Amino acid sequence: MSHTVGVRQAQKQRTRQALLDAALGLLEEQSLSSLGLREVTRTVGIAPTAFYRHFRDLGELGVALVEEALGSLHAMVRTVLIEQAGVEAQIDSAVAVVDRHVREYPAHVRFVARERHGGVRAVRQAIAGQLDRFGAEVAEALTTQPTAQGWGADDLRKLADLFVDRLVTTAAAILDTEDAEDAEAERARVVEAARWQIRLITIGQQHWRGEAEEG
Amino acid sequence: MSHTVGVRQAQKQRTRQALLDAALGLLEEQSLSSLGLREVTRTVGIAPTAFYRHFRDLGELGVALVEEALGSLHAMVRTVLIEQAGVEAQIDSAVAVVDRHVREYPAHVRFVARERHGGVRAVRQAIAGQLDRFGAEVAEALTTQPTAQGWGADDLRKLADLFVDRLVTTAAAILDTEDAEDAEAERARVVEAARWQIRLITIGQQHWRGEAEEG
DNA sequence: GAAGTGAGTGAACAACTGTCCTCCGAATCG
DNA sequence: CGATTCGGAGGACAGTTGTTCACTCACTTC
Repeated sequence: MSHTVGVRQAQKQRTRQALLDAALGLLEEQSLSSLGLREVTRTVGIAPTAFYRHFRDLGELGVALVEEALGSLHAMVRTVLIEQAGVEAQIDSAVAVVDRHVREYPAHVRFVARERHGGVRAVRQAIAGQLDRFGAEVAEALTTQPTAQGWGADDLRKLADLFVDRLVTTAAAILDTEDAEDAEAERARVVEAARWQIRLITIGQQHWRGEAEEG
Repeated sequence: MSHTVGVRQAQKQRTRQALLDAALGLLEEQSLSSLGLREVTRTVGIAPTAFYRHFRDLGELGVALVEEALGSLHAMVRTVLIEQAGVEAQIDSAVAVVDRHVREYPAHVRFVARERHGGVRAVRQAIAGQLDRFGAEVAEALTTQPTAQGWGADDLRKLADLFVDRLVTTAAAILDTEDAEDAEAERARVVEAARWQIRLITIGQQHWRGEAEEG
């Protein structure tokens, strides 16, 4: 057991990761359906044919990128919603998580925003699946909230989707601020607007039952 | 004045429109940055070089498509918000407008959703500009509402952006239902969810001041 | 009715694409 | 230690791409 069981397999995963990184970099200024296989292998520094040892085509690479971009976020979102006590604290830290994630992995976020409705079906479906999971997880987290007692599962899911959509849109909006004149100020404005909007949604949530009973 | 002042100019605009239509069709299954100039001219049936008589490049064509897809919508949104009396009626008809527009011009909607965060900067900016206009128009329409009296312009704009984002997301979600098993049922579900969510936002709006004064 | 304009043509260009095939050589296995 | 697996190299293939240039010829203008 002294040898790290697989010098070969380790090297394979290293070039696989290099392919993913190179693709992600190139995708900052174009979309997946226009990305070339040779373009990717060229920046990695390997022969074009070597690509096929790792992915069937660029769509498969795209799906792997989706997993890399969104897969690790599930645990984070879950802990945020559970650990924080109080609605206000939850909103702040949820928005903060999004803000931080965009700052740390801007290329991943840009990729997801771009390919969510992009030209490659398999990638679209992968992203849709991940966002669907987010919706379900948030909905489940909401069931433990005191403000959501007595709510039906359907309504909780719609509310959760509203939150998730708001956060995704916020992430994309934060990215767009990079083009602005005073980027950091614009970014702060977007983040503050997101907090305000989510707060308003929670207020709607708190008064929902009363309104429903009146109608 | 018997001759329609410009047989030549009329023909030019006809092929220009043919280029836009052909591009829109091809863009149903790919994104703009992967669309080929020759691909477009081939489906129109003209020589590749004739393209340059109408657009400098495909980016310029994309910007024209944005105008075609979103430009006509401003008047419609405005009349919906003014003519309808009562919040509930406004929500219903706003969602109905979106639903109808997606049904009538699915390719245009798909194009906007795809290129909103797509790989061509000029097109992204054109879409962002149009959505910004929508936000401003909805905000202005809200100022005449009784429920918005006493609200600051900033808050009204954030609220308006929340509505606009919700409608844009809904349009994209409706498009995605085309892949579902029972497309029409899924579509109805998405539309109903949108109505529910917007209703919840308006409830938040109605109780906002009370909450703000408490804090 | 002659001169001029300009949308569309067609050939040619170098550069690029994805995929096939054969081969190499180092890590793995028995 | 010999046999085998397999990540990667390299050549070759037929297609495609955007852009150039000189051109035609129906329409417009004077």
